[in-house]
Amino acid sequence: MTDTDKPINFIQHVINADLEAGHVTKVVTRFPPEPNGYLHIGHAKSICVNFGLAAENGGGCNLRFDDTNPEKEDEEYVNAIIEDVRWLGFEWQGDICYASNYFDQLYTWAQYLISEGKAYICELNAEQMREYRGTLTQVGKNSPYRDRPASESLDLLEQMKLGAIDEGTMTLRAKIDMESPNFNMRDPVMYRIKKMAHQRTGDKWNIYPSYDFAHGQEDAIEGVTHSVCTLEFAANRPLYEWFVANLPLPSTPRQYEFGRLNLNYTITSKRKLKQLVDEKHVAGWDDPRMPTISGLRRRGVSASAIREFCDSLAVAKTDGVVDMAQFEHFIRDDLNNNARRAMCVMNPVLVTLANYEADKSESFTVPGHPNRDDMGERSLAFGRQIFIDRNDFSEDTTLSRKKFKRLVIGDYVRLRSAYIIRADEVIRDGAGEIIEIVGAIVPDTVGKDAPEGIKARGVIHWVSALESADCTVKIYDRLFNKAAPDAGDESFLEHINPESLTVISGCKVEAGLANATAGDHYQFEREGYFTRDIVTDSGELVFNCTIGLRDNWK
RNA sequence: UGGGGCGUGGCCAAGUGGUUAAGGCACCGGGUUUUGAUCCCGGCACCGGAGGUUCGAAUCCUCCCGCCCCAGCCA
Repeated sequence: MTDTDKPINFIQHVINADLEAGHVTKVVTRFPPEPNGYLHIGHAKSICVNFGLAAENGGGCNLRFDDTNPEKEDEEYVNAIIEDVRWLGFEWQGDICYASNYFDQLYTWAQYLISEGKAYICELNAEQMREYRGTLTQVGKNSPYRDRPASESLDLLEQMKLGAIDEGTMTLRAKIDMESPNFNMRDPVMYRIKKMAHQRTGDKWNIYPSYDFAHGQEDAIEGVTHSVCTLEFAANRPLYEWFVANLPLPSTPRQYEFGRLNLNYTITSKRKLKQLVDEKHVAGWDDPRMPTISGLRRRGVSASAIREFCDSLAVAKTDGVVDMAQFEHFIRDDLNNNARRAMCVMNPVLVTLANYEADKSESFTVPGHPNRDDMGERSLAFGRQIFIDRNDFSEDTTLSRKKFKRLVIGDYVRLRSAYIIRADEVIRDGAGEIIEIVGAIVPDTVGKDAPEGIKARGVIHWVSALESADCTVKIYDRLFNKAAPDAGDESFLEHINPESLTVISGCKVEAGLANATAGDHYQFEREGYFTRDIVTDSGELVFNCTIGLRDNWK
């Protein structure tokens, strides 16, 4: 993959200028998720941008958990996020960072701002604070507690910390400007009381810093030079800069915002994804239909496909909706190059080749991949009885060769990597259902062209009846049947596709895949890309369809 | 409505006064092919609108229109 002529984005332009001017010598970025859910495809873009910017400039990227709100956070999420970032192929600089590691420092800085007359303890409750904040057209008004003595605020803050004050009755606020046209500057809350244990600091704190009071300082402590986030934080930037300017920080980070990734036919809101899990609309965060990293992984999407897709996205300030087809292109492109080929008959019907001796069997050696010698070879068992897909057979002899390139009664078709065969008759059960096709091979056609006068209509896949493994295949369709499930008046739940999962049992896969490893990628020829699902206690052989092959015909 | 941000083909986008207006996805033709896949070739825009500045504008100015974000003690 060469990206030599890939245009450079606006953040790289800024970095280039900073490097040139000597403002920074080493570029440091960070990926700062709150551990309140699993990572999804939207985060993947952010991860690629942040780690990518650091790597391309010889710098480093931190993985930092923004765990400032114990109410929503959980260690399960921390572990899942670490696993996902690693799986995506990224390595962070140094140890994993946590906002909670800086709680003491943050507290000291809060005291500093109070003593500087730039912060105060406010006793307005949530509702009153909203009233005092003003509206889009009206400026806010000062809190009656705004000018209380610093010593009093200092004492009250200490009591809040110790747990002596009731939740919701007091907050620490920055004293900025209640008349600012930017709401974030109207004396924002720096600390709120939450008498709740934190997954990492335990019962030590009864107050927790807000995002705004924590983020820039976290960046500064870690020496982050370019704090890259998504567009919705643009309005927080002035506040970010205010804290950076008014606190004695060890470095001066700068914030830049780019457009987050939106994909059609899916949602990328942790809250809603969590709802899908909690309300059991899907089997879990790693359900193969989920746009989560873990879901995509279980679905069979490779990390490199996700990376290539993210790299194809622009880092810009427009907020568009990327077509799912673009993601699918990169999924297929990667799998086409890297997935071993195999054959799986999903809707099997028995074919008996009457002119093939009953006791005879052969083994054909075929490439693991059509143009990748490094993928070696595999062997296919062949015998008198094989399975082909019911959809690859028709009794309608009027079907044109162009329209139906498969097996038709009385006509020839090529078995992929094997003989050309002919269908002669069908055997039905009591209900009239075809249970067997009787035909014949055309001798000496393995690896050779058809003899004069015989023309195969096409090539179909097959599997030996004697030597094949039974398996179950799960086919997935989009989780939502509306391009923008989030838009409109109805809930996104109204647009869940009731047919997003199809389970097909009784499939026959070539014997070599009986012990496939979960996570290995295969192309089932003429069908699509598949991966073995997480192996359960029953050990059942289940393949998840990652994505079908393209088909433009008909 | 106050503030911030954005508008280039169906979608994502390069472009920073002089280009035949990159590229990818999608789509439409055609070729190769023991996967109706892959691969290969070809096709596919006057830049939200209206004025203006200029020899020359997607790029500069003015006005207008549209979309997104901000009124959590969420991040």
